[in-house]
Order: sequence, then structure tokens, then C-alpha cells
Amino acid sequence: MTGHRPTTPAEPAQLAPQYAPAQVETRRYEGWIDAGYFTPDADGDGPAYTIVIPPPNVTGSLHIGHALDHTLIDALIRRRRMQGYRTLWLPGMDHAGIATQNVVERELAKEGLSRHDLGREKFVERVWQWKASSGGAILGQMRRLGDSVDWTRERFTMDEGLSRAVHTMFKLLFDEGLIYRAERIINWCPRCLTALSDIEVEHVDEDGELISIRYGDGDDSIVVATTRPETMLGDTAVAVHPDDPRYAHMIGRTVELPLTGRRIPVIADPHVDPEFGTGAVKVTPAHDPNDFEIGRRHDLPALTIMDERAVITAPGPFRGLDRFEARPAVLAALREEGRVVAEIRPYRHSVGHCGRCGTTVEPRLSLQWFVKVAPLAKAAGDAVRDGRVRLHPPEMAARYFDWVDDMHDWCISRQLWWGHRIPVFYGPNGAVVSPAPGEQPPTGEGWHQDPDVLDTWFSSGLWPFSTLGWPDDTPDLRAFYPTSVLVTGYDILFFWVARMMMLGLHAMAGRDPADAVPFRTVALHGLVRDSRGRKMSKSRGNTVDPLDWIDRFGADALRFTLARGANPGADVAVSEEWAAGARNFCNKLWNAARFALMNGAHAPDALPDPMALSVPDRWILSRLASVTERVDAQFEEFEFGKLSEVLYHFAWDEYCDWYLELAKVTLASGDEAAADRSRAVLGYVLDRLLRLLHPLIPFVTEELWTALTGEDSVVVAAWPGRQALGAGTREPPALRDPEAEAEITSLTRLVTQVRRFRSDQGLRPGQRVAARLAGLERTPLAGHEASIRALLRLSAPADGFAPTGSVQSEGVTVELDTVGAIDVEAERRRLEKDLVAAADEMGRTQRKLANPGFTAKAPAEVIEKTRQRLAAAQTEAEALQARLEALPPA
RNA sequence: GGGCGCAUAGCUCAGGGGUAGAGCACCCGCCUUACAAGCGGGAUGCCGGUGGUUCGAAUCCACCUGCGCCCACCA
Repeated sequence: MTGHRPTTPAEPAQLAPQYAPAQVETRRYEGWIDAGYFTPDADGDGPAYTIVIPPPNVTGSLHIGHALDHTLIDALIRRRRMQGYRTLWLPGMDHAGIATQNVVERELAKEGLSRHDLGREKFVERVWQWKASSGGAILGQMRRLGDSVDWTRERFTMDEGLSRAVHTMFKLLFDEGLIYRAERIINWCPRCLTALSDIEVEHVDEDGELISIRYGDGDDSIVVATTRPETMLGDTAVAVHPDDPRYAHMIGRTVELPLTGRRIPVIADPHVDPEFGTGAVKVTPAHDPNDFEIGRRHDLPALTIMDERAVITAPGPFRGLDRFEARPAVLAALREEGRVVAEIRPYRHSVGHCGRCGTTVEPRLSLQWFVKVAPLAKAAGDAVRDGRVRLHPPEMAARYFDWVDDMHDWCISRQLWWGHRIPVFYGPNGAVVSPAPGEQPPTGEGWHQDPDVLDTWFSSGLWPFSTLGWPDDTPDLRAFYPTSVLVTGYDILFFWVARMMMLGLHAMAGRDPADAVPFRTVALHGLVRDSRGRKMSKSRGNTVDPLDWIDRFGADALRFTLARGANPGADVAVSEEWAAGARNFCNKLWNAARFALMNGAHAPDALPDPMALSVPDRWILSRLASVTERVDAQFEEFEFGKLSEVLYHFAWDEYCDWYLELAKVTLASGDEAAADRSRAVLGYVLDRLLRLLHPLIPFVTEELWTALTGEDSVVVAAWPGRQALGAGTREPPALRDPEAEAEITSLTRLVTQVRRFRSDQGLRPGQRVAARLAGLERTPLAGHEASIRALLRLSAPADGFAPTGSVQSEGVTVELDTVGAIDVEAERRRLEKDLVAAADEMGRTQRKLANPGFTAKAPAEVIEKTRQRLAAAQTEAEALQARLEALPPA
């Protein structure tokens, strides 16, 4: 950063030369809250627009992914608010059962304590304390981001109302038989000491070994293949395929299980793949889901050989060993007995890990609560199939159906303390009672409540309606359900979206099916990645703290960076350079507004008579109309990246780089009436531009818009697009002005050509050069001489004007006195290069037009366009040729 | 093992049957009274490979290669 110009003392007082976000953001946010803009009236008139926040976990703080999510949601919400909808963005947090419990347990560990040292009640109390302090940080971050949430409706998954909703839902499903308790093989985390649902398990390919072991002896033997030899201690059979001739004679006989002295039967089961391994499978019903099923079919005993920490409990020399210590120990013992046959083959296979702590999951037989998902999942699939819920982008539907149509029952009990306690009581003689909310649970001798809590996703699955007051029929629920859009990352499509669909449709089954859905549209965005497209992770050290960027670049810059990169369903790559670019954009707007205000621009109630407007005025209004329409349409399609880009280029390239420069000419022309009209257009376009940008970058637009208009807030200003309700500012079609657009396009081409010449000839940008615009009067640009001269710093030719160089463009020959001899070589190089390009173009178009197929089949307009291109290239080439020949010899 | 997606400028990505685009980075020149967080100018690509459809393919189709993601109870 060099060459700072000292700030002139004459700057207008109201706006500093640079935008300083820190001085604006907090003040503006507090102002919005005080004004109550974000709190809709449930009893009001007009359509509602609702988005519930994907509740962040109370653990930790918001990361850049949240910032993306919030930016997109806030943009949607703010636009609808400006359109006049009763707009609700409902904030809140998730208690995040297992994650939060782990965090607090780690805190305790620092004090040398475990949760058992505290006891359940004290521990839960401790988690609440922790939530109080951590949750506050998240809310503060949301304010910094500018989230226009309704803080009066903030909820928490463990608050009283939501807990009642959870209880109600449980009871509902319980009474319908859709919740049941069963002894099953579930995913067990030996570190967290709890059951996990299928999707909480992450499968990772790992290098293992496939080991062949001989069971039995001599003719009475069979070789099985396994990756987990230690589980053989729990084997209760060997299974082969019923049609496998190799083993037909063994079926029904028993073999000796090595190391145990037990004999186990050889059974036939169609599950066995004869092609794999030896075609014989050891069956361990208590430690493998497949084997459990086989065991059920054949009535085999299930021998549990490990405890909840995955330590061997089977009697014998291995007792007390961890599962991973037991593996080599068992293998060594088998080798000693000569049981390991053939070679141990390296084998890559997928192994499940706890989604929370990464520990290898242990399939474990245990008694758990399940949701019978088949009927719920069917309904969840149908709602998307029949279009009541629209997934965006639509490619995601394939994944959704894939999952929802083939889903195992959902294990909902967790052996944790932090969460909603399962509302089931057990009594004498196997009595099981689930009291309704508010109902007195059974008490007395022998009665106790289930110690487990519910999966955290059970409560988040109710979020779109529990937050609005369900199970009560509240005004909020009537006004704001179904919610309008669910905006979230595709990574929690299954965890969360599918659950909300299942539970929402079920809870609202009494409604008209079209209005039972939890949301009408699901808009999925991607993950935030680093500048090289890599996933962000703490270990890689490439994470971005949103607060850090807000401090350094401003909240608007952070938001704009994220919005600009957000293409539907695709990941967003961000880097500091882009944040700086976005910051620069905000500053550019700031200075454009500053210029407008310094020059007396104002936002008019009505535009001046279009017939009286200058061509640049008509042009920028025409461009604004077109941009407004595009942005409006792109909002409907969640094309945040594209609409950001459109606004960026309109603001910077068209409004700042061309329109403001052209307006300067009018303002300085001395024609006060024309200058006044330009002031009005300057202000009008800025006004609309700021409104269009407000959903993306709320702070800087608020500051500038209020300065421009003198009104209270752009938050509640009317949205300029077509979709506005009521008194929206519809752009009349008359503002579209192809003629003005063509003229200004021509002007910019001419100006650029001459600038290029000036640059090549080493003329300093500020230097005035005498020039004649020969032929200008015969072109559509005839009326723009003053503008052209101003933009190019051309002065009128004086007596004895002797041009030394010339540029031809748009039918105009600009002859310049270059103040000394021109650089002939530079000019020759340029002309030759342009000539080659023109010749290429001629060749291309000529060949095309000579193609009979083309002239016969191509649409007339394409042919006409090609003819025009050829003619233009010819003219261009001739002019270049003439200029080349006119050059003095080297 | 199934499913989906992606390969376009140095990087990250838009686009999409008929002149290859943006941002950043890069090169040259500038303090030109809104903005040096700026202004003006410039360079940059066998649009992954092979075949097909077509008058015409970066764009549509098939296959191939290389990546990425999701799902999955072959031990």
C-alpha cells in the first residue's frame, strides 16, 4: 500500500473516505433489534415466510460452515422481509447429547474426575452450567454476522416446551407400536459406552488380514476365513451354503472349536457366499449382525465374549485382554495348535468408527429402543416423490430416496446422561409403562424409569414444529408451519432432514397432506473448503474463524465472500484474498455513495420523464431493470453465487466505472436541468442497488441507504423485484432501452480502443491530448462528443493541429496529437496482431458461410449474425491494413 | 459392491450446439480531486482422452481415464 494521498480537509463530513465496518455493525444491529424488525406478528395479515435455524450444537462455537449457512438463510429472509412477507427466522441451539457430554467429561477429566464421581444429577447440572456459558458465545457470533433472527422466539432442544414435544412424540409412537424395545446387535462405542445409530457410524477402509483357520480335525474339519479371529471364542456354528458340494457332507455334523474344547454344528444358510474365502463362515451371533441373523434362523445360542469396553470376558487365557490385544494372542495360540492354514492374506475392508470419537465400533448384542421406520420413511419418501417437498438441487433426491427407501430401524436409546430421558417406567412382573406428558408416572416398590436418554436427533427431528409450540395448537404453529425453506449442508441430509420429514409428517398427520410437511423446499449447500479445495480441519490448520474475518474485513465482506462462492449443492472454496476482494467491494460501494452524495444525488420518489433523460441515464436504468430481473429470478433458484456476481459487476463495472464517469460530464456541463436529472438517476440507481444488495451485505447497505434517503432502514424498504407483495416497486418495462444500451456499448468500445492506443504510446493517463473525432457526426455516437473527450482526456484541436497517430473504431477516426513522434514499432505490433485476429475471423466466418449445410439448416438469425461478423471483420481488416501502410518505415 | 457428481486460464469456479468467461494471482502504466481496499491497459486456455450424433460439439450421447462424495451386514 503505497502512494497514499493525504486526505483533503474539504471531504464532506458525513462519510469517511473508507468504509470502517467496526464503527457500523454493532450499532446497526442493535438498532434493528430495538426496532423489532425481526419479530413477526403471528396474528398479522399476509403470507408468512419461515426458516428455522439448523440449530448449532451448544458445544464450541460457530465455524465458517455455519457462517455460510447463516449468510444464505439471512439473505433469503431479508429479501422476503423486504417483499412484505411476515418473516420469521427462528434461532436456537441443539443440546447435542453425546457431543456435549463428551466435552464436559473432558473438562471433568482435567480435574481428575469422571461423571460417575459426580453422579447423574450433579453431572447434568454441570452440563447445564457449561451450556449457559458456551451457548452465549454462539449467540454473540450470530449477532456479529448480522443474522436477522427473532430473538424473542429463541429455543433450545432441552427447554421445557421442546422436552414436552419430545415426550409427546415418544408417547405417540409408543402407543402406535412404532417404538419398541428389543435385543439386537447395535453399533456400540466402547469409549463413549453407548449405542449409536447406523448413521452415527463412519465407515473407513482399513488394511486388515483375512485369516484361514481350521476347525475340527481330519475328515471332520472345515476351514473358515475371518478378519476378526478373536471373535471365534464366541462362535456357536459354522455356516456353509446349502448348495455347496464341497461341504454337503459336513452339514449337520459338529466340529471342534479350537482353544475352547466346544463342539459346534455345521449348518447350511443361503446367506453364505460360496465364492468368498473358503466358502465357510464362522458364526458369532453375539458379535456380528449377520451372524446374529443366522443365529436367529437356526436357533443358535448367542455367546457374549466381551464387555461394554470391548474387553474379553470369555473364560480362559484371553480373559481381561482388550479386543485388539486379544487378536494377536488368539492368533498365536491357534498357530501353536497348527490351526492357521495357508497364508494370512492382506485384506482391505471397511471398518466402522464412532462418528463422535473415532473409536472402532463394536457390534454388540444389547437391549435397546428402536423406531420402526418403514411406515415413516415411506411417507417421507412420498412427500418428495409427489412434489410436496422440493429438494434443491434436484440431484440430491437420488441420495435421499436411496436412503429413505431402504432404512433399518432407528436405534434411539443412548446410554448417556445428557439428553431427554426415555419416558418409560419398568415395574414388577415385567410391567412397562410410558406415561403421557403431565401424567403421574407409576411409583412405589419395584418401579423405576429407564436410565437411558434419547438420540439427540430425535429432538432435532421435531425442530420445525416443536419450536413453534407443538403439541399445542399455538398461533405460531398455525402461522408459521409448514416452514418455507430448510437451508442446510448436504452432509446432514440423512441425519437431520430425513428425520424431520419422518417425524414432521407423522406429527402433523391430521393436517391436509400438503400442509403437513415440515418445509416446502430443502435448499442444500456445500461445505466450506480452503483455497485449494481441501476440507477444513483443525489438524490441517486451514480452518477459518468467522469472527477473525469479521474483525479484519467486516461481516459484510465475510458474507459476500461466502455468498459469492455458493453454487447450489457445491462446496465453497474460500481464502483470505477473496475476503479482501469482498471487503474492497464494500468499500467501492461506500465510495460510489460518497460520490453521489457529494454531488447532490438524492433518491427521488419518481423518476424524471424518460423522454427527457440522457442516453447514459437511460442506459443505466435499462441495465438496472435487467439486473433486477435476473437477481430476482436467481434468488428463487438459490443461485447465490450467480446473483452475487451479477450485482458485483453491475455495481462495479457498469455503475462505477462507466455511469459515474459519464455522469461527471453531465454534472460539470453547466446544464443544470440535465445535471438535476442525472442527480436523480444517480440516486435512484444507487437506492435500488443498495436494496438489491442488502440481503447479502446488510450493514454497509444500511449505512449508505439511510444516508442517501434519510429514511429509517433499508431492512424494511420495498424489494425492487417483481415478486414483491403489495406496494412493491415494480420496474416498468419502459425502462428497458435497447437503443441506449447499444449506444453506450458502442461508446465503451470506442473509448477502450483509444485508451489502448494511448497506453501503447506511453501517454500518461492524466495527460491531455489534442484530438479530432473525424466522422463522429455520422455515427450514433454523434451526441456523445463531450463524454468521449472527457473519458479520454482529449482536448479540442488548436490551430495548426497536426495529428501524429490515429485510431479507428465504431466508424470514428480519432486523430491524436501524441505530443511527439509515436512509437512506430509498438503501433506496428499492435496493428499486425489485430490484423491477424481480423483475418482469422474473416476466415472462420467465410468458411462457415461457404458451407452448404450451414446455409441450409442454420437458423436465419445465426446466418445473419455470421454475415455481419464477416462484414465487420472485413472493414476492420481494411482499416488496419490502411493504417499499417500509412506507418512510416522502421 | 451399488448410486451420484466433477474434469474449462497458474488457483478457485461459472457457462453451455453457432465469436471461450469471472474473481484472485500475473505484466505494463498511473495519486486522473468518490475510492491506491483505487484507475487505465495487457497477456493467459487442443474447455481430461477416444469415438459417435450434427451443416457445426467445450456444450448432446457412448466408452475410457483420473478425482470427489454418499450408501452398503461378503465373513
